[in-house]
Amino acid sequence: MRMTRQRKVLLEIINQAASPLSAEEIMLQAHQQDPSLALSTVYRNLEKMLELGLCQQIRFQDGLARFEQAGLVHHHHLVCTACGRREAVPICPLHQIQQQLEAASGYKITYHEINLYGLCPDCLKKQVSEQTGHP
Amino acid sequence: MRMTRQRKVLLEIINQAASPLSAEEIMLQAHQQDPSLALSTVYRNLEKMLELGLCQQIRFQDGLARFEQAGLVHHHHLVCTACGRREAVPICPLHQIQQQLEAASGYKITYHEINLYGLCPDCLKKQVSEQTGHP
DNA sequence: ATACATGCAAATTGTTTGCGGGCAG
DNA sequence: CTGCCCGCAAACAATTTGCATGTAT
Repeated sequence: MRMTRQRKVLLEIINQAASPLSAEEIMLQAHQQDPSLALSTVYRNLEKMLELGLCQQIRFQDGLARFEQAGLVHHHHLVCTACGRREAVPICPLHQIQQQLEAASGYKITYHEINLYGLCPDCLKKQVSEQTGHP
Repeated sequence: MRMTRQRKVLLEIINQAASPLSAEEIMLQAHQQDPSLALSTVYRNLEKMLELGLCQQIRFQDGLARFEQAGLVHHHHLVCTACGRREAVPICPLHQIQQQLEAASGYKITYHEINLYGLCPDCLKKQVSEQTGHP
């Protein structure tokens, strides 16, 4: 892969990110370093980076494509349904039962994703204080 | 919810379906009974049915919104990456560890989804025979 | 009768593509 | 130099919305 200015910026953003980013979020961050970078460049490079295994694509319930660094420890995602905060969960309960699943279904399973949705600690606190009236 | 002709058709399609259907797939099926039914009607009613808890929305890696009957036994999905076949898996390894996850993350988890991807028995067979040359 | 649903067409949103010029190797 | 890459604009695809009309209650 040819190392263009734009690609360096994109790779850095993805590798620094604490959670998966959408194409638009990536472009906005990139604009701080290179305001002329086009959204189509973001998409084209994300596609290439997916092919090369440099990043991974995820979709939560909103259907937006989000991208994160590849090569991290196997993990899943926790999404706050109130504020949208997303974070990684390093726990996976599937490995232990994957063989059972394959045996039961006849499939050869190559990949899986687990998304958990709920309220993050902050939004949970807010919700409680709204109900009680004690902030 | 007012029981219109179109809604009866839509509900029946969703309740009969063996796997989650996209809006377009639902419309195509519906056209066999009511060729004038509009795609926007499908979307508007799916939205309403989601609010009322009459159906659930799912997204696999292609990002398309798919819909399935609500009120089924808790389950997850297995998707063949070759032919697109989708089926339900009645096994869930999360219930046992959900409390651990909540304790570790501080989230209140309200919902989760697990999608498994791989080759279905048929496509697995085809792939093997292609390699060996023995059909 | 009235409020809510529908069909149609147009608008939005996220993503992809075609093209002429630009830059990394 | 040369082929891949970029920015821009236009094309697409999925979904949403506005509006005039139709229909379940």
